[in-house]
Amino acid sequence: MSVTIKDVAKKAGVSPSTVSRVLSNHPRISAATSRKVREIMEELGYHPNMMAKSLVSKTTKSICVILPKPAEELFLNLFFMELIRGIVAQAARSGYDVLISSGASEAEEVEAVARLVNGRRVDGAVLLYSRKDDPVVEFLKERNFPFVLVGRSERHPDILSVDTDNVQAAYDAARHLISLGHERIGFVGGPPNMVVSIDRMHGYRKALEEAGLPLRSDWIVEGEFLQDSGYRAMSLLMNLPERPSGMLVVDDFVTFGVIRGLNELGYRIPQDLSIVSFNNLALAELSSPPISSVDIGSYHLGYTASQTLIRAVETAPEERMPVRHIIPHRLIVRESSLYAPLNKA
Amino acid sequence: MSVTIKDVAKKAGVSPSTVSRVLSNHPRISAATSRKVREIMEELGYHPNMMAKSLVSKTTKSICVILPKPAEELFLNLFFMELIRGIVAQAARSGYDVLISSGASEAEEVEAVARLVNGRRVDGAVLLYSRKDDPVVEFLKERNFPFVLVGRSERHPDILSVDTDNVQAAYDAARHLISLGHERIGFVGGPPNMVVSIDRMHGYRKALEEAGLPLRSDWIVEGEFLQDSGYRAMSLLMNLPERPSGMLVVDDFVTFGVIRGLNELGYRIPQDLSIVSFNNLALAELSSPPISSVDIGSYHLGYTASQTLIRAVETAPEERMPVRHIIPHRLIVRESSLYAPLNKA
DNA sequence: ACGGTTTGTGCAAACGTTTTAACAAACGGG
DNA sequence: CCCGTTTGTTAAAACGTTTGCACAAACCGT
Repeated sequence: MSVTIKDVAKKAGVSPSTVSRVLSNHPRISAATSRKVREIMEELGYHPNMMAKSLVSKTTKSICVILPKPAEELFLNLFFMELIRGIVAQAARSGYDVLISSGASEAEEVEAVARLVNGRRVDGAVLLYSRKDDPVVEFLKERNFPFVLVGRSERHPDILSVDTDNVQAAYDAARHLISLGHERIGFVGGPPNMVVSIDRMHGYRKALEEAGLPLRSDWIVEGEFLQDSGYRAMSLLMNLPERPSGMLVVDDFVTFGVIRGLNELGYRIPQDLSIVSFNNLALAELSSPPISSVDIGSYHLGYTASQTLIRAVETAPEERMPVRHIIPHRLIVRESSLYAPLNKA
Repeated sequence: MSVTIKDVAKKAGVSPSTVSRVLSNHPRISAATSRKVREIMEELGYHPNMMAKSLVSKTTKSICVILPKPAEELFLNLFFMELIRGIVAQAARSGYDVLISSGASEAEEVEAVARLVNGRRVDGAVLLYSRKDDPVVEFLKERNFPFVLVGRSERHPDILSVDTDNVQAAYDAARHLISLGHERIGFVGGPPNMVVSIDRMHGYRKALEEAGLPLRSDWIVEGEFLQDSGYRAMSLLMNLPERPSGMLVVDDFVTFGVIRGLNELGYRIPQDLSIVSFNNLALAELSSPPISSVDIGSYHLGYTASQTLIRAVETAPEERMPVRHIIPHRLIVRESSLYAPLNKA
């Protein structure tokens, strides 16, 4: 059917082993044979069969990225796409292919990963964000299969991971509002079982406590990484007798909901409410008004994750060291955040 | 190292062949042996090695999706993510894995595909959109490797493809503006070498000609699938002595640029300019004002592409028939399009 | 009771590589 | 000129499956 190493060997008058060695640049191959064999390979249009290769080398030169269960909802897409672009770009550069895996339910998710891992279809995995006790983390860790987590695991600190310092990011965002004179600052958070939500909440609290500002529980709303979440949060918040003058919102998509809600209620941004958001998706810049947002370098995050993973895959298991990479973030100030109005309280 | 079919066979006191047959539900295996073998598999934690399987079956149970060269630019992400979600979901359902491939340059792109195809790493490919004479299409077609194109190939109509009827979609969008009374309608298009741009342009022309409206070349701007493209288009258009009252814009992202441009110039939407856009990304709804946009069912597009491809992969080459699936679109009217102002010209 | 069919299982080859061990030839130093 | 290296090549086993062929046992109709 298709041309194999044997065909090449026969035509070149050498053994298959020799051809294989030519392919892998074995030092003890004479220049003459090498040239000859390469010529024949070209002529016959030979291409190595990866499956055969994998079988003997026990290595697939591919990694998988595992999307969290409801990829349809969380972080809505744009964010993941950036991340994946980074992963794919880096992997390609190291000669790795990238497989995408996701499941409809949490059970399916583990099952899908199990298929890939047990079937030795991939050499490593990139796990995108995780819940508090993520079953996929448990699964991979137990099998000690190489993987890197984009995000942070509360239960397992001794893990390869690439993350944003979300506590600091939220702290910085809050400081920004504080430095603009805001004293009544609220927070629209994400799902309370996701580590990223938890961390951002901490940063928010820390900044407010440190500045001696009131932490009012009715100004803190938890929700999803969905537009609607922001919309609903506004209905609640803006009907309170005492309203915040500034707001941290856990994600740009959610912020869109916030803005929509405010518009409907007749409030203006940033005059009535200053907003700082996270992730700095393309949306943030395109919004009207453009949203101040903490850029967490999604592409970079993905790129580093891929790099870290592949490095791990290629070192002997006993020499692998758990590393935690922190990708720097930076606040991009746009029009959604402005000085606090003078009349306090 | 890890448990193989032989280990299971030995422990169960049968031959490897028998175990293999149990695995594939061969009809001539006694219920007793089957039960026994399965028990042992469970006990030993056996999982088939996909590489070995692939080697003999010459089938990998995976497909790849090929992103167009500058995925960073074209259609900006959201659109592709939806498509990919559809592809992955359907593939998973059929037991296939999905590999993502993309290259930095056009050459790299072909090379990346060649690696996957020649290395027999995937059984088929989904190609996302294509340029007028796409080298990847040529490559795959020549090798007659199973693939489906999301989009349309001008040069090769006899190909598996899944597409929107973009001519009709643009026609519908234009008709919408016309029915609102607009008589001066412009068009912000995409790259002129992409089939999708070409088709939408045709639909636009067709509707205007049919209605006897003027087709003014200074109201037609070609560009990229980028926000900036829309922004620049506005600078040009709105400074003309005669301005359109309605506008078709090839993509929601581009529309964001249009809106930004208009805002800066002090024009209002839809009062000064009605806009209808394409793709109906999450952005369209979130924009202010919300954008009227033609929904082309990206997820559905991906889902169908995957399904079509896998069906093709699983039928004998001689029985494969070129099919062209058209996914229905529909115009979602929002606030960006309104009745034309009464004072004409 | 006998031949023919059906049912259940095993043997061994095949898939396309890599790699270890062995070996022949060429080389080089005394 | 002989012996120990170095250099270039090969034969064969291994990786973990599937599958065609062969074969024994059980079954069935006459």
